[in-house]
Amino acid sequence: MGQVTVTLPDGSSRTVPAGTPVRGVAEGISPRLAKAALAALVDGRLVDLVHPLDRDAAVRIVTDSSPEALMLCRHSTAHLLAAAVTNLFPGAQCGIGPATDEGFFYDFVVDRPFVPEDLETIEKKMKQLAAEDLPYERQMWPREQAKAFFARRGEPLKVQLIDEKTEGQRDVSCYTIKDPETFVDFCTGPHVPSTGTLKTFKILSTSNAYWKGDARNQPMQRIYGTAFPTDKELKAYLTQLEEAKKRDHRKLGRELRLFTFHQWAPGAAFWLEKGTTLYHTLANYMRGVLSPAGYVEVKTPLVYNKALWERSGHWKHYRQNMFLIESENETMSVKPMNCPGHFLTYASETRSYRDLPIRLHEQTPLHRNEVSGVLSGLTRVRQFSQDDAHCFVMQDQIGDEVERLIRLVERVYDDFGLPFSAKLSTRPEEFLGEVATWDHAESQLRAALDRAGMAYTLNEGDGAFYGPKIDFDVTDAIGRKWQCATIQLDYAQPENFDLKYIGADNTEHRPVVIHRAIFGSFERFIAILIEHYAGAFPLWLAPVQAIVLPIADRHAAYAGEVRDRLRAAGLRAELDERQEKIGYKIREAQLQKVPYMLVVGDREAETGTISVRERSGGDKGATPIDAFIALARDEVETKGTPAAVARG
RNA sequence: GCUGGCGUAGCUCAGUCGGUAGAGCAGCUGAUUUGUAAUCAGCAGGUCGGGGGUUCAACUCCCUCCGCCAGCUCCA
Repeated sequence: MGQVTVTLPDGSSRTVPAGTPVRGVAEGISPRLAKAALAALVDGRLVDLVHPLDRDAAVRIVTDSSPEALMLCRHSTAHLLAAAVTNLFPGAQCGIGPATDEGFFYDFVVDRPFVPEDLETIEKKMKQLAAEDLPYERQMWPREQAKAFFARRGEPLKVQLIDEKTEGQRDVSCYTIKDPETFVDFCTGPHVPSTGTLKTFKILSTSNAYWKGDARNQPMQRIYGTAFPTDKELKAYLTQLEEAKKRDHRKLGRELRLFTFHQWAPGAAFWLEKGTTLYHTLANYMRGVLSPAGYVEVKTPLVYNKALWERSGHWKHYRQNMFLIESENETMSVKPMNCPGHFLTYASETRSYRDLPIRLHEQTPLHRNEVSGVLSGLTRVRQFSQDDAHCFVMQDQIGDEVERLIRLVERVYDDFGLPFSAKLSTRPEEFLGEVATWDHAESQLRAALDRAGMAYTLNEGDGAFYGPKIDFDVTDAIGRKWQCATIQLDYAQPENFDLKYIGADNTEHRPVVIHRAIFGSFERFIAILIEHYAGAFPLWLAPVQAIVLPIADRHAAYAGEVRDRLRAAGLRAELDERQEKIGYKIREAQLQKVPYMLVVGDREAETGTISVRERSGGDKGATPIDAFIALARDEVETKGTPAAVARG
């Protein structure tokens, strides 16, 4: 046996006998590292600690603090879950059990669905197996022998997986926990060395799934859980789940009286007074952003003859999501999108190259007949409005227009204190048009991103079939990502609708359409904002910006005067003149998350002041009314500091 | 659409073995005139999601439809 040289991350190297397991390298460095070691990266490939080093390689030991630890421990915990389930439910068949972004799951075929008590029992069993510190061991089994073993075990799904995934291989990789009797799974690994390192996991929920995610296949029961390398991370995650629950826009929407739903209008919100105020504030904000950017607002019909949808292709590709209306032997549809209406608008007169870009903005409602099972609060609805616009440009204007758009997106998200990231999606396998056109368009998008100084990730092949696109994800106050803005190039629809402009050469040319939205939909964006701010909207968005709270009846006249002056100054002010103690009124205003509570009593009435109480800062003392108005207007104007407000 | 869970007053929730429903908050009325997160008392409020069935009797058991929640799936 010869020697092999391993190179460590610090650049140093050492020599070990060929065939030494990577654990040996860790032991050679320090006993502490050997103890903390979970797996290793050998030439960039994640392997078990028992992996033998048979040639020179770069080696990095993976521990708790390595980025690879997360997926490693989740996957190993999924095995632990399966071990517990097969142990507790004899006859349970195992499906697949991958690690996910949030944790892990494992699918099982069982006689009856799991109930919450089952999950407790299962988690207890997992803790027990972890406490026993049983070794994970990789075994290479001859393929036929492995299939026979799983068949005997009553695991036909595993047999099927081996068949599909290891065709032509002699041996297949299986992992045992302790021994094949305790638990064995067909799996390429790697895994942590033993169950003892898996202490920080939590079983979360159960749900239905299908074998291979196909509803025609066998129904299975899925168990979700999560796991982290350290307890601190697990606790932080569970706290975040709690926090998300507290911020749930459905709960806050009711408590803050923003909107409601009724079973007779599934998937469509009833916007209450306060919600409507918020909605209009956003709509007008967007108008204020788009108008100076060269957009014009239009209103196009909500209902169109089927012929339009046949022309646009929606009839063929989107019909099952459209609400249909029969009228005088004609089939009509409520619009699910604005695009076709904008194309007809564009084509309503002859356009000159001098007019381009033409930017049509519209906020009218859209309806999409989403299947009932996917509806959810304001984030997945059947009726909504987009901050939609279509930019009609010449080929060589694409880069400029997209750059302007990127800057617009940036400006809008900054106003809400929402960090964001961009991704560029390029030509998919099936696409319309010429490769050269696509390449040209993609390079213009890249150049625009670069000119705007916008970092982005690349989603190769993820573009729409009619053109490449840039999508933007915002990250809310508790770290969740939401896709909102989109910029999509479209070469197909201008053809379908025979859109033209007259060029400088006095001949007809085809414009390019850019579909774009920044909020996405108002409904969804409001849901995101509610959760982002936890209902405590910054002043410029708050449905009620200030509430005047008189101490006693005798202050009612002065309090009314204060409210009227605030309203005259353009502030959304209310008056609480109920016969209640001041503490009661304050409590209510706090719960309604009103930014400013203005207490007025004898002292204030005499001096023409108000006592300002901030939602998050408490009593600020007596202030002249005009001074407060100036302050509040300034805060509205500058949009406050959303980050600070979100903490309040 | 599929699987599972859920649906009781405006809201949050009790309601045992089948004997036609309760609380707190909100609301209304009255008293109280209040100084920075809940004053007191009284009153009213329900086809127990809709429909059908079993039963002497159904919030309770069965069927069915609707809605909501979680997940799957879908997402031009």
